[in-house]
Amino acid sequence: MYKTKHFTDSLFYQMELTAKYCRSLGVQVFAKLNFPITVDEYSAMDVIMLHDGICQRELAKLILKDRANTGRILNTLEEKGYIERFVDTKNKRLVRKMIITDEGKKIFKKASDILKEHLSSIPKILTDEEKETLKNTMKKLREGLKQEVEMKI
Amino acid sequence: MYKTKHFTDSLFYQMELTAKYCRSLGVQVFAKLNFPITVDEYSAMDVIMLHDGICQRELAKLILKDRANTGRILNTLEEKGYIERFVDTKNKRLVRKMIITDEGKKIFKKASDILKEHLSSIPKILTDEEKETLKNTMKKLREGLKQEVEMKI
DNA sequence: ATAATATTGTTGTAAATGCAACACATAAAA
DNA sequence: TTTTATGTGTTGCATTTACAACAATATTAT
Repeated sequence: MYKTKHFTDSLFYQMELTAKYCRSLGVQVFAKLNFPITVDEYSAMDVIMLHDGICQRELAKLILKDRANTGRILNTLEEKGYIERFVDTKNKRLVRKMIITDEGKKIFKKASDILKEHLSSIPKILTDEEKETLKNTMKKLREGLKQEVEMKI
Repeated sequence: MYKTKHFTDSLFYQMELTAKYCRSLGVQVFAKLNFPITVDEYSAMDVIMLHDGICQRELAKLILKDRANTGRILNTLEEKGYIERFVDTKNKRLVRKMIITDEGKKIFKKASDILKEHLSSIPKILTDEEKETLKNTMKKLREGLKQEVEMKI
């Protein structure tokens, strides 16, 4: 039929397949362990803690979700009492910033511990070296793709 | 704050970020070039051509979308006249199989040519060796994760 | 000063996705 | 034979997501 390389052999397509396994694993582990937060909420909290005084749009750019989506995730985190939002200024512009509440820190810590314990029970698939190489190459790919892809965030 | 490694540094999370760039690139290229099909429809056609006489559920397992989703993608491809579906048996069970129509092959070929030309204009981000290593490591990871993740397809 | 532009966040809406429930047919077990 | 389990596909629904439009404010240009 087609002598040329198939699209499904491409790096981009295989990246999508692999990411689906990773995402499914995350969702299933969070559900199985009865976490009070979703993977996305956990990731958002992780990024917020890593970047003190971050505003919503900066957070959106880091988690690669659009502003609407990011705002909604923060709404649920706020409703659950795990973050508090307040208005501040960045470059003389009004922005909404957020902090993790004590309750949020408690939940996050607990989730992290359970997660670590559970993940350690999963047999090692890649060597440390393979993992490092993989992460570095993906980072390089992301840096390059930033020039080509408009992310609209 | 947290001395331990952050979740956002993890392989799984970074895979998700990277896949988002890849997916956005694909969607944007398909839209920009005014293709009559989406990335998902194109991928599905590619897989169908690679696996002659494949049934819907087998296709679903390969593209990692659930049966409902896969059926809907095939509905739109059928409406557009790019595939034809027929009932057959597999292990004495009724299944729906599909073939690409002549019109479908024409569109696919045209899309492939335009795609190839367009992608060649994107500067090379990774070396061939990096790409091969990346694909191989991701494949190894997927094989390992298959044991851990229930995909419900 | 007024108008045009840009940044940040929210709301609305359509599309994509995942999952459970269902229908239907076959295989296996009682 | 009747019952139970399994495999395949569809429908319905709730969630997630992307994208456009909007509001509010600040910056820049005219």
